[in-house]
Amino acid sequence: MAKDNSRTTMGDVAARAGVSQMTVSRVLNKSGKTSQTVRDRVQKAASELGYVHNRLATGLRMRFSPLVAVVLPTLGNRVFPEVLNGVNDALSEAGLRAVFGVSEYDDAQEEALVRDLLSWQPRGILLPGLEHSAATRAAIAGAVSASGTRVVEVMDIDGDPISVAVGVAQAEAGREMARHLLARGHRRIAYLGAQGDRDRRAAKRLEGFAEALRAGGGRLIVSRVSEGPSSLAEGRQMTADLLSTTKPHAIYYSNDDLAAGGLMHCLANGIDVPGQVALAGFNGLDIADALPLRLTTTRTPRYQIGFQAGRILAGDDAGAQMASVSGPRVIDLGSELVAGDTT
Amino acid sequence: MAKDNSRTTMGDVAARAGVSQMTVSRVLNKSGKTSQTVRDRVQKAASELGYVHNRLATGLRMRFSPLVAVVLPTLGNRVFPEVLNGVNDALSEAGLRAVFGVSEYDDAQEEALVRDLLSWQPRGILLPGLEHSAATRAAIAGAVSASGTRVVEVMDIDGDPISVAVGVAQAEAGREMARHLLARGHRRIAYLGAQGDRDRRAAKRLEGFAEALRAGGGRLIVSRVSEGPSSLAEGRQMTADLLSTTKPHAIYYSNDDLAAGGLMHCLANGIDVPGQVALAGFNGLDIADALPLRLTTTRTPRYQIGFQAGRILAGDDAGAQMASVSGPRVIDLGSELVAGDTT
DNA sequence: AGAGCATATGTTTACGTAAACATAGGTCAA
DNA sequence: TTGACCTATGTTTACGTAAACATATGCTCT
Repeated sequence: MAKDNSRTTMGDVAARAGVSQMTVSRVLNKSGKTSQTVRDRVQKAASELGYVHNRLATGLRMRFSPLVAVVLPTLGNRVFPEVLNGVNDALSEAGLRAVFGVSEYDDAQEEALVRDLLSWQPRGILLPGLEHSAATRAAIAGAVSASGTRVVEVMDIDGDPISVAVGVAQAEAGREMARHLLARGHRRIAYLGAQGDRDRRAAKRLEGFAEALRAGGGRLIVSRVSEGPSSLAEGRQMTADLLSTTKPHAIYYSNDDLAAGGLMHCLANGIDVPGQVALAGFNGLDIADALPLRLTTTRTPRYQIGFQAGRILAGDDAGAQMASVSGPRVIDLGSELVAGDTT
Repeated sequence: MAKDNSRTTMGDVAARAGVSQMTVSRVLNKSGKTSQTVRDRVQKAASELGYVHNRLATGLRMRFSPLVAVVLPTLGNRVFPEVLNGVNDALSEAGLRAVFGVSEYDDAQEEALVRDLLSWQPRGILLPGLEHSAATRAAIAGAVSASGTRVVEVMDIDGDPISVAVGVAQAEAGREMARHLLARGHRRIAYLGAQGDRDRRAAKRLEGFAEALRAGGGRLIVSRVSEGPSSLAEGRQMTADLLSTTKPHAIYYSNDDLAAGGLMHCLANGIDVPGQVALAGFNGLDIADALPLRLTTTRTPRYQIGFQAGRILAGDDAGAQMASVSGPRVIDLGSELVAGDTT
């Protein structure tokens, strides 16, 4: 069992093994030269005492902790747990850990969060999107110049990254979907989104979408964005409201949750899809494929975005080297329009 | 901007403000007495230098870090991000942060993960479920006796917690669903699950379910559990396979993802639900409510479980006091059977 | 056999912070 | 006027680790 009260240190292990603390450090970190005899004795003493490495001390002694800061806009959307999963897998491979926080799509909260996370002296920080307040940028710039903190921005590549951006082209995804809907003969189109004007990536998609729509002779007849988070229920409700007053040829949703909710409304109310109204989402969640009608959507490599970002943050990625040498860098992981049964 | 190269410390701030490092500490932590003059000078110097508090040093100096370890079985299931969200909110209120890891429903991985997370000297650790390997228990016991680490196990309350368990009664939820299906006249019932035999909570539900089913004159005619993670697609596939050879009156799924997938199969293939086959899930995900037919399921308070666990781990919860005084303690947050349109 | 050197281990120190203890200067009562 | 007592600040130290430097032991080569 463990010691009476205070935690077991390398010193305790050293005493029991009859060596110096430094030798214990060498054995446990497999650094430097140690003899087999000493190694065995130290290992034995360590396990007998239930020694637990203290990473706080290591992190303090070394120039940075094996922590990476991860800022997420929300956990309420399937997308970000998937990104987080990718990040976590990449970090785990490198023996690092994530400390994360949620900004709720709010710049002020993001700012406070970034400051807080930086106090853990993370080796790197991951941020959603390319838009951040001046104060956030300043805080990050400070960490970068003081400790060489790595910075990766994920999801969006439409803009200037602080250092490296990993994601997909948002406006182009919107344009692509507009062209698809036009090709299917839809002209009068409605847009439904969520998170107010705080979801900048959705805004960029809409911008590209509207532009290509006009260019192709279509028209965005309505655009409604709810304030709250997106969900199936919200999508269903918004769709019901919309269709009660308007008859668009198609509805473009800011994501698959909303779109799937819209499809549910149509299925439950005998509205023919895509005959009476076509539906298109974004993200390519697995729900899009499992619905009675396969949802037309844009598939994004969320896990891969997280994983790649994690690799760069961990520093064992060639891309990271290049980034530091050649300045801001963009990694486009590509999205793919999946034409389903709903358009 | 920040200093040339090494990070700014309290000493640097102190030098610029013309006071001692300790005074800076007192001002920034609002501890001890300081004069308004000095406070202002220190604040000014700190912000001019872009000083960032070093929590690694604080954590080392104090007896534990403001970190809490969180073990999740997976991020691939809606349920756990929701729990994590609750934990994170509770911890944020208390100025704490979560370091998390994913065990993939695997005891050996959980063990390694727990060891790793404990090296951050967390104030507390959160674990999924009540079943853990002997080595995991030993590692935790060591941390508890050495540093008074708090331990909270979540989701399940059917068993003996290490210290505090926050969750719902799994077996009883299974029994309740069996009674519901029997009351609706279903007798020959199939069970479909995922994650092999590693999801212990699902196993407990099935046990209670089977028991109450027998007691009420029903019969569990098939029980199939896939090895991989649960998903809509998997549920759809498993349901298709099952119905191609068997005609149960009802299918009980280990969770709503699978159940929703099953419902999709039925909707897409014109199978009358619940006429030809009834479907029931577990968790009460929002998808259950948004489908064309509302899915019968058992609603669980996932965010609340996380939040409550977070409060206890943060230590600002009366329940935590009681727990330490009166030994193991169980907090039942209650589940609720929601009869939908599918049974 | 002695110089030279590799190998294994020990000693000192610093990382940044905050508790514990120390002290200068002022206030106030008798 | 003196000393007892605050109040605001400074000094020392320890938290647990690992880099840098120091040393002892034995081995190789001529």
